[in-house]
Amino acid sequence: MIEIFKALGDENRLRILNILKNYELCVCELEVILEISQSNASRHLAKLKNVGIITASKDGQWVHYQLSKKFAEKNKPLLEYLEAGFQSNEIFENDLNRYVIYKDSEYNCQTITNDKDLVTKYIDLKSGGIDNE
Amino acid sequence: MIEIFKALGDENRLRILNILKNYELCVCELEVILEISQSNASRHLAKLKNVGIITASKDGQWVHYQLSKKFAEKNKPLLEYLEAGFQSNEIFENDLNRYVIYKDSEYNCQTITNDKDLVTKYIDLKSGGIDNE
DNA sequence: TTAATATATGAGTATAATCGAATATATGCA
DNA sequence: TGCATATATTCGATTATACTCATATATTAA
Repeated sequence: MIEIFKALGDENRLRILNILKNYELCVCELEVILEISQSNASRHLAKLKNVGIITASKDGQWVHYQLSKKFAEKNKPLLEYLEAGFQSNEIFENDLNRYVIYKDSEYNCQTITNDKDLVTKYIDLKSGGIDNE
Repeated sequence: MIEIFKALGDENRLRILNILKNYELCVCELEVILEISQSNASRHLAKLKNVGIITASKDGQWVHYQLSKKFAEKNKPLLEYLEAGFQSNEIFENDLNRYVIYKDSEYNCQTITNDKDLVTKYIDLKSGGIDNE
C-alpha cells in the first residue's frame, strides 16, 4: 500500500494515470498530450508499472500503456477515489480534453514522429490557447 | 488529491493513521505504541493535520489526535482502501495489537510521563517479545 | 546489414523529504 | 511568579526523488 501511495504522490504520474484510466496510449502520445519529455514520461510510466497500477503491451517499436485491469478490479475503492479527484480538478480535466482533441483528429503516432510540433500546436489551439493558461 | 497521496506515502504516517482510524490518542501515547521519537511523531501528525486527514483537540497540556470525521465522510472510498490495506499487513496489525494492549492496561499518559520505559516494556512483553521480530 | 526510430536507462544535478538533537512555546501546578 | 511538562518547531545532516541530457537497446524497414 505504501508503494502505491508513493507512486500516486506525484503530479506527473497522476496526470498520466488520469489519461490511462480511460484510454490506452503509447509513450509518444503522452509526451505530446502532457507536454513532458520522453525520458520523463518513460520513467514515470515505469514507476506506475513497477507497482502494478498499469501494464504495457508492445506493438512493434511502440509500447502501449493501459490501466491494469487486475489492479482496478482488486482496488475498486481506490479507483473510485481517483475518479472523484480527477473530476474535480482543472489540470486533469484539461489533460483529458487535450487527449480527446488528439484522438478525434487525423493525427497518430506516425504524425507525431513526422512533426511533433504540428500536433502539439494543433492541440494547443483547439484546447483554447496555450496550455496552463 | 496530490497532497493527500503525498501525506499517505510514508510508513510512519500510515502507521499513525492506522491507529487514529479507530482510536483517539495523544502524542505521547503514539510515541510509545509506535516507538518513534517525540519530534518525529509531532511532525508526522502535523503533516496529516495540514492536509485535513486528522484533527487535533487540546486537553490541557495534552493534544489528542483523531481521524477527521469530515474527511472520512467525504472520502469514504479512500478510507475503505486504507482499511483493506491495513488489515492485510503485519506491521499495522501489530501496531493495533500494541495499542489494544496499552488501552486495556492500567497505564495512561501520566504513567508514560513517570516511566516511559516501563510502559514500553510492558507492551513489548505482552505483544510477544521485542517489536519487529 | 545499415539507418532510422521508440523506448529505456545511466550519470549528474537540483530539489525535497526525513530524522535526531536542540530549542521554543504553552500549559499546569507549587 | 517560577518550575516542570507536552507538544511544536528549528537546524543541520542524510537520504530519496525528479529532472535534463546523453547514451543504450530493440525494432522496423531499406
